Amino acid sequence: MKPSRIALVDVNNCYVSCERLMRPDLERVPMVVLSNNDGCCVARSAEVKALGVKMGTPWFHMKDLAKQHGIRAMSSNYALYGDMSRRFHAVLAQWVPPECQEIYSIDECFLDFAGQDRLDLTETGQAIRAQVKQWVGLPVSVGIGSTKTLAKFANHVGKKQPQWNGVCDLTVLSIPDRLALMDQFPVQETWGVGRRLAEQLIDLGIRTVGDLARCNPKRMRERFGVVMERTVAELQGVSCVEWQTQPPAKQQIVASRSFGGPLYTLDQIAEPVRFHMGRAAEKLRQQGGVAGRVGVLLETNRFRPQDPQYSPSRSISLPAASDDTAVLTTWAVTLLRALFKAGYRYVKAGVMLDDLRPKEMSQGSLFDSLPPERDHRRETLMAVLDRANGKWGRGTMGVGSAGVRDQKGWAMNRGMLSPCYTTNWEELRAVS
DNA sequence: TCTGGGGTCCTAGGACCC
DNA sequence: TCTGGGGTCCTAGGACCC
Repeated sequence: MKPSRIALVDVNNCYVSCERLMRPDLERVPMVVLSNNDGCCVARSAEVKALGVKMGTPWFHMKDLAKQHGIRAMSSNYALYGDMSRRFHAVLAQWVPPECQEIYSIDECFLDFAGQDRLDLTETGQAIRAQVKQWVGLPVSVGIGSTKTLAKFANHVGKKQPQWNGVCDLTVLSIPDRLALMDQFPVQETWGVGRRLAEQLIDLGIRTVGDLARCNPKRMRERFGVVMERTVAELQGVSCVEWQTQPPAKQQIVASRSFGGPLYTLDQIAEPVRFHMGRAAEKLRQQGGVAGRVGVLLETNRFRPQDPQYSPSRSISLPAASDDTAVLTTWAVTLLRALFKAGYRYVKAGVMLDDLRPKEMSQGSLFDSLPPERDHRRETLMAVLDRANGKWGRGTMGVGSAGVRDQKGWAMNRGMLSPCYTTNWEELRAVS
């Protein structure tokens, strides 16, 4: 059997690159894109990375640095990034048959070149870079390896070491050369090795990606479990991570968000909880599912140790699985009442839907008064709700007070939002 | 004053059953 | 005083990812 060749293509500094696409004047300006609520940096331009700013740095921590270096910050504009992502994946779809493309995330895509043995993948990688740049306008890097974990590593190498010019193909290297390259990178660069595992590995003297690749997978399983065994095997070229052409149906839906500012009362918090359940239930209906379990969570500010801390969560199995916003919201508010305690400074609330299953398979409760055929009037109502919110924006229609009143006190801060250039006619880029 | 949000998988431990 | 063993299911928590 021929060894497989898998490419990982990803967009460099994705959100920053998307913003610059519409604002060429920001091309060399050091800039970051902020998380929801303008909280912390989730994307950094090369200039900002060079200043040593880490992923996840709170924006208010780097205000001085920003002033000093003229760092520009933008709120995240997911409508824009989602649209650009769709175009990026569409271009890549031209390079392999559909079953050989795996859309891994908003800015990453695996391509399986199995069966295209005569292709020089370094050349192909360069052609892909040029095409995405020309057709979509985004800069990408390409890594090629015989497993997904190796492709991920190769991609990282292609980005970090300029001599690769954005494309690194590990499959053309000898094993000693490959290990030597791996020895140049800290073990934490391995896909699946985070901060915690890295600490433990370093304690054992496993410091580089190469060190990890030389380990015995079975032995690593005894110490760290099956995930680590697979990671080591993948680094050795033994494929262990499944290929997923179709995104699997979600097993859990979460909708949560920090408030614009702290909230103190049950009534105040009930509003965002209803709103979040509106969003969660909409996602649930989009995947044609019903939820058998509803959960609610609350959080105080863990970064303020001087505050009394209380971050409870609770969930409950429903008597009958449902996709009905009103039903799910009633349960969520019931849970919220059970959870809420006065005297805390709450900064975040969220809802969870679990035990998801396809609607066709759902069974009514034994004690349900409704006949087994579904309640079509409720379904029509939910469809109207989804259409209205899809057309006029989230929060147009909701259950109870969700989205009806203005979102005073809990709406997100997005003070530096760019226009929705590509998804809203009102906000098209003007060229003068 | 201001620190994201949405996911997955695995494991350990308790409840429960025979 | 001495109090089984094994399987399954569920849940919470920890680790990771983008």
